Amino acid sequence: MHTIDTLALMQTSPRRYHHGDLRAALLARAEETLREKGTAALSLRELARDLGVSHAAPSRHFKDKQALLDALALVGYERLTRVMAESQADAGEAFRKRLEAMVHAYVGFCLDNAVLLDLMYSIKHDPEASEALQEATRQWSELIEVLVSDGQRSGEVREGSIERVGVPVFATLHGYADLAATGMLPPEIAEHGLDEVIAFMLRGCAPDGRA
Amino acid sequence: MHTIDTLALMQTSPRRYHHGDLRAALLARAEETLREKGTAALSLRELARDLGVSHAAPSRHFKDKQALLDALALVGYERLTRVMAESQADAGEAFRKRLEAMVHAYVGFCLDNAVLLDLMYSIKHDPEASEALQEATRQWSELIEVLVSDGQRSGEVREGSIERVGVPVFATLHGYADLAATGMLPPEIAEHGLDEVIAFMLRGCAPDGRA
DNA sequence: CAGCATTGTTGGCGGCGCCTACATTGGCTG
DNA sequence: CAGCCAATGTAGGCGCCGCCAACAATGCTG
Repeated sequence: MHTIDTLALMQTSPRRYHHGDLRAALLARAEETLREKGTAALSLRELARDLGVSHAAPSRHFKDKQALLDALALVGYERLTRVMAESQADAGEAFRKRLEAMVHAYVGFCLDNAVLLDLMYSIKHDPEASEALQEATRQWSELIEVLVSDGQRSGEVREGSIERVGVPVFATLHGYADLAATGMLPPEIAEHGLDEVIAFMLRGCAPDGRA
Repeated sequence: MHTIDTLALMQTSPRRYHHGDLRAALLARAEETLREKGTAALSLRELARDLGVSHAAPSRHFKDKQALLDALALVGYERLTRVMAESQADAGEAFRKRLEAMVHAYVGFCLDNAVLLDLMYSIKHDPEASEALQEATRQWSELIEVLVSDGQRSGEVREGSIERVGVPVFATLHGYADLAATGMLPPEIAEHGLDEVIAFMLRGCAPDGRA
């Protein structure tokens, strides 16, 4: 992953024929634009102008606009997976704590990356999605599966297949994050309501007689 | 709402200078295109060609493309509210039955109108959304509030404010519908998993000691 | 250092959204 | 019922866009 260094280099060296790392620069600038003005307003030509290259230069790195959006979605999945994995790393053992950590990580990511998330979700179910993208989504869904099945092993979560137990949990998590990210839930309620949502999920997946 | 009659008329009368009901025809055709090729592929000029009018004719009815999308979203909200209201009309009294009916109605709508739903959600939180649109979303969220507070009155749902009880329920509902609609949940799992999700929600909002 | 794949440039094509000026229509009013 | 006017549709043009093909600079590799 190329980062600050690359960007600084780009800006200080005014005009080489070859840019250095145009691909990374395109992705970085595209994400900025996405945040500022939304997906619809993203234009390859404008991107090229911003970076001081010709209007056809981006095509050397992304065969068309969709390819750039796919690459952005992939970045998003990698970032999301990292954030969620980190949340589990230092959350202890208790299912409740781990669930809390994951919910906060996921909701936080969705709030910080709302537009990117749109991209990620609108692309993933395409059957011809790239291999890397499929792998990224797999790694990520696996984190939830591990959380749930660990909870089952320790008796904190009711028995049942992942489809039966994990799906409702993830649906709740995803639904809440989406409501918050799209602004359907006013921000002040969204922040305050997280604990209640976690309690709701815990009741929903607790073993019988242990509500 | 103008419907089949209008459309038939449009097709049989080949070329009047005035179309008759271009606005309704635009909305109808736009929704078709949306279903077939997605939001990004919707073009006012193509729409006009399809309907046999000049490329600038649509501007008489929608000041710009966004206005047409807004109108489509409004149609979507009206349709969703109707479907959900109908589900409550003949669902009996029991909270469980009413919740089941509403979940099926909502998920069914999302599966049938996935693209429209995208529009609806991407527009609603715009602070300058039209009055009609705001009213439409209000009517619809009210249906959920009524369901929950009725359940509280009859003792089937735990006490607490709508934010505390209704939001988790709605988040689960919405999340599941979204996962199913975007294809993240394979269709066969999506169909089969509904009952489990409903049970999850019932556990989540049951009064204490009544899981 | 010669050759070649990579990367960037220039120019052009058709389509788009939106604007302005103009044409036709049908309903309202005197 | 005549004439006028607002509503509706048309014609053309502007500047953007994505994509393509032909050409130019670069730097890696034998």
